[in-house]
Amino acid sequence: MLSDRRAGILNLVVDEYIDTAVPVSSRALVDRHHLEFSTATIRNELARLEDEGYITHPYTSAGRVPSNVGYRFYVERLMAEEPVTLAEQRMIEHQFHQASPGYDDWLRLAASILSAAVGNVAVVTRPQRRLPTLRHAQLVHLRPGAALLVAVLDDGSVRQRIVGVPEPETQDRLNARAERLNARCADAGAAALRELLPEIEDEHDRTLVLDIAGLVDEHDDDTELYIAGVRPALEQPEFDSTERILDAVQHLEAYHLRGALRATDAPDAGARIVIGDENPDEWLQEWTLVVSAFDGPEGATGTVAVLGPTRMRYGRTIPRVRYFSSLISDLLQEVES
Amino acid sequence: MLSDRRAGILNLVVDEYIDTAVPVSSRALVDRHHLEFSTATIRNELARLEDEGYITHPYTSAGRVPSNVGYRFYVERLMAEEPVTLAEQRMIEHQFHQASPGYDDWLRLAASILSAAVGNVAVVTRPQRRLPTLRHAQLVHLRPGAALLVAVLDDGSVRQRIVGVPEPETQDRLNARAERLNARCADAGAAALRELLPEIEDEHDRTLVLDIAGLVDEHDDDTELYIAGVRPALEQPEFDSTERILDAVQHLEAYHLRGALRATDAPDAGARIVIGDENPDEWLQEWTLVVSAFDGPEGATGTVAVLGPTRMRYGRTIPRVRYFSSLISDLLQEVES
DNA sequence: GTTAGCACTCTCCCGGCGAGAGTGCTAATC
DNA sequence: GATTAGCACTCTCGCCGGGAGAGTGCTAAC
Repeated sequence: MLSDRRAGILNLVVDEYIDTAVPVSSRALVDRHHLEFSTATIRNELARLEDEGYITHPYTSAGRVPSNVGYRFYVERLMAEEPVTLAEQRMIEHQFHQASPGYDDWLRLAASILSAAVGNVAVVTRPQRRLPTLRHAQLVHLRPGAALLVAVLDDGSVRQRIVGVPEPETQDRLNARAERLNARCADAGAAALRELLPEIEDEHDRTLVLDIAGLVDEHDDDTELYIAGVRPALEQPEFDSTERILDAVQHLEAYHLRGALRATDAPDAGARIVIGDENPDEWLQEWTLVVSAFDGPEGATGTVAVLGPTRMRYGRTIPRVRYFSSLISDLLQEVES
Repeated sequence: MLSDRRAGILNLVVDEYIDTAVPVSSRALVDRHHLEFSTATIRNELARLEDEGYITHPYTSAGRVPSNVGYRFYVERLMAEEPVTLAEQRMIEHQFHQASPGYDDWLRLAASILSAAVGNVAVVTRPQRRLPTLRHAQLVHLRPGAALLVAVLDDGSVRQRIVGVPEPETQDRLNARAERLNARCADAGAAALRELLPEIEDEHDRTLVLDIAGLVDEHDDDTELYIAGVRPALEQPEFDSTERILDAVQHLEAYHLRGALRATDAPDAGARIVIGDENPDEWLQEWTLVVSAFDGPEGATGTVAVLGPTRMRYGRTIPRVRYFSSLISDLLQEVES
């Protein structure tokens, strides 16, 4: 069990280490926080904290570094949150209202402002429904024999694919065909669309429905991602060797991040924090992920996340991720009404 | 004037340096290529090549390194091209035909295969017309008062935007409105659309036309980019310090690459090579860009490019960029017909 | 329970030094 | 006149040693 005093010391250790990135010594604690105990006493307590698994030693006689367990405890019990001040909120909102108002631009902007606010990588996903349904399909004539199939899904996303059509279709006939399909397929998910197939006599309609189902599905593992702040994250002292940087660069690509976010289900209010080896992904073992979900139109949900080394300013990052999550929800609400 | 012998030596120096990344010495040249002259003679020639500006010295007694002028001469006169063998072609085409056939997937795949073939960053842009025109607009009901405006352009790209519509519009009425707009606006570019404005009486139609014009325009500076191979490029010995890597990472983002590609007009057949300080962009001073254009549908054009340190395997890279450029043209042709 | 004191450990930085790789020049050779 | 051998000179790079400094852990005293 962690005595109050030891908890307090742990708090100081974590704060200090987050701040300086240097293993923290008993001396530093006593001096910088005017503790009423001697370094020897602190050393004893540090030794016990180490026994209990909250901190470690990089080598025999260096200062202490928080372990993942230590960070976890810190985040749950100790950390002082640094709330988003009103001034900061105003500044952020100002930036949004100055930019061109547009769904995608806003999300991109959100990633960039958030990353600047926390000094780490920020990721925002375009909101989407878990199982989207078709809202509207359209065929656009490209050239004899080929048309562009455009599917608008109920979460507001749009996907397209080039499809073959019977030779002499004109735009008018394509429109008619699309209307026929819409009457049948509107509001259907990918599964429902596939079940529809046997009922359709017209062979071309059948292939088209299959194509539409494909678009509705495909959407799922191709979420758009807005990433910002790779550089500031990689400038932190944990990335001192070129290999570390290269590994990080390689993994901070859309593909990997999508996987990491998918593996975490973000809570709607508040934020989920995944520290180091709590993370399933191999490459994230030394990273912390702070995720929160936000609401898009039509019950679709997106996620905001911050990604950084386990030594991260939790007290600053977490409130800001929460704030952005609700800010984006609000903004998207505005667009709709 | 460059004597034949000196040109030959320059060729060897560049080959050797590209291969080893180590400043090349007179000894290395004589030994590795069984030259019939002594190192002293070679040293004399190297000194003259240096006087003429083709090579330099990192410091007093190190081997020689090609200058930008040297690379330029090498590319234009000396370099032995390493053609894409039939076996290689077959392998590449195989990879394409195995993948799911789709415009975007193919471009993504092309970037990734090309980058693997040349060991540097590969960039492929989605083809677009310089001045695209509207092919078809569609309004999709989202909720009372809001609809999604979807514009299909003549280069096959699709853009959307959420727009306000008069309160009680149903999908049927939206369709009618869209038809009305299509009748008027089809095949018009952004400028033509704006000229149309005064003729339109209905106020909502007018805002919509303005929105459409916005979509047609916006498209221009937001080209989709497929980037691959950042890691292999950054593994090369020129990126030994962390700052160099960070600088490179920062610049190898879509935004900067778009700028770099825009600044270069790629020739339709063949490839343009921009070496080091021939490049207008500050950050590209130590990079070489090999670009080629390819044809998309409807007279749209895209670009394939390879980006790497000036010490790049030109003889290998250039033919491959050319090959991919024509390969992609062919593939996109196939999709259409 | 707290603390002073001390031995011990480990890192980090600096300077020096020698080996090695190359060049540039000069004088001899073909 | 071109080529070459020879040699002095320069600069880098890796290695080693050693000392300063920062911390700890332990013991014994308060």
